[in-house]
Amino acid sequence: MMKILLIEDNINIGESLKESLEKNGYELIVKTSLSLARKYLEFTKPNLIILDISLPDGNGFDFFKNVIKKINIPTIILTAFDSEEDIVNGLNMGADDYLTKPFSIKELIARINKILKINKNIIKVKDITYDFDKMMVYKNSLPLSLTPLELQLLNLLFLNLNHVVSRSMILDTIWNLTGNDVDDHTVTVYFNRLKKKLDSDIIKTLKGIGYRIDEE
Amino acid sequence: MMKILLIEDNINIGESLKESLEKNGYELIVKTSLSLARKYLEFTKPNLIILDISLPDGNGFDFFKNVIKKINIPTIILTAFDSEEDIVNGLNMGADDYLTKPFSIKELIARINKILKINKNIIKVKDITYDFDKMMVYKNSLPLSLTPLELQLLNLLFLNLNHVVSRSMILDTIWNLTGNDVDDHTVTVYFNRLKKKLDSDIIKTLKGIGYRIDEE
DNA sequence: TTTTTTTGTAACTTAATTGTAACTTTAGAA
DNA sequence: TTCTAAAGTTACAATTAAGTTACAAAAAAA
Repeated sequence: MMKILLIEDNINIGESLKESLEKNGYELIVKTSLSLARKYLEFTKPNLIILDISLPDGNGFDFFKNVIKKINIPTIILTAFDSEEDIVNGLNMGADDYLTKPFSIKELIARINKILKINKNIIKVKDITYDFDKMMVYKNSLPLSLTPLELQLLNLLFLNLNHVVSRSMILDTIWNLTGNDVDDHTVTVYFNRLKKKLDSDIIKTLKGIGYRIDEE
Repeated sequence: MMKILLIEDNINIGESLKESLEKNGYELIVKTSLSLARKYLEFTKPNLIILDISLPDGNGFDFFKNVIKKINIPTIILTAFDSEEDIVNGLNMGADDYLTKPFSIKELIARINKILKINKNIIKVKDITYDFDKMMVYKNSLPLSLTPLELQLLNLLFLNLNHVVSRSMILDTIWNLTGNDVDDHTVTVYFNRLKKKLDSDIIKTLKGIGYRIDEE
């Protein structure tokens, strides 16, 4: 069962949400302060967090930045802070959604459903499909057999979709080598093996800079 | 460059959005009716659609279900229909977000960014677009091919937007050379190659001082 | 063990990038 | 206006980065 953690000091909201969410198949845990929430998060990982901003022992924005971001749990900010600045700030911080009070429970549930369904663990670029969970690569739906290192390389590129990955970054993360005093020719050879196996031009070389895969 | 299609018959909204979105590195195409939008979508695939609901030739919800869902393009519904039922309906249909009018442009952009997973690392000056993530330069949305050094130079200029970059600064950061005892003529040659490739007057020469790119 | 696969290195090829030199133009000072 | 230093332009040879191929060492599988 999907667990949702509500961090909110207004007990009424907790009460009414609990019932509605449970009807929709969710389990709701309510914590009325940041310290209680922090304690809870030490030994449990909910699937989603609904976070109020003004709480008795601190500010929700800070909590989001310092605690939630690090454990990487989808979060909806739910607050009376309805200024444009707060909303934009919350969204740009990385919150998955931002709802202002008073709010519609049905809308909240619709937005929760949307976030929890967006578990986009499969990426398709041209004829290549990459499955993050399974660490599998398909070309036109047929599985490709890559060596462990090739897979790691490809994974790194897909994790950095639309971003250039430099050779030094690659050497650092895949080979745990630093600096440029290492034979980075190995990288070249690997990329060419990978490119040959994929037989697709999704990997772009940026001479002197690195490699990149672009979303379509 | 990311293309956003706005389907909206109120021309004022289109006008004001166009400017703000372009500042954020997006290209906005406006269609004032569903039939025009359908025609456009026949041969172009935008990265995102912003959809109004009440349109001269039909209902946006239907259009979303029958047309957009099939071609699978992220969509934000932007409408005056602010009833709980409409919002929930829109979200449950599969819209990626639902904003009600009147709306904040900044919030809309934050929500667009979130959907397109972009952290605004794109700068546009005149017809030149610079993408920090991809390390790519576009002229009128078409990619330009620059050499590594040319790219580094341009990067330096964009990092110092509105500020002069002196030749000694350039020699120092790009060539790792200090002082002025080096042949700084190389810099001149590079800037001219760069200027020629950009074929745009965004790079300003300040004789005896350096070079500069200005924001518009 | 043997066999197969994976990995790292080396040597070579190719194409693009880079630095320099020689010459021309321009902007601003006198 | 002329003069001069700075910047623009062009061309070319040297250099370099990436692509390619081949192969032996190391690791994993049979």
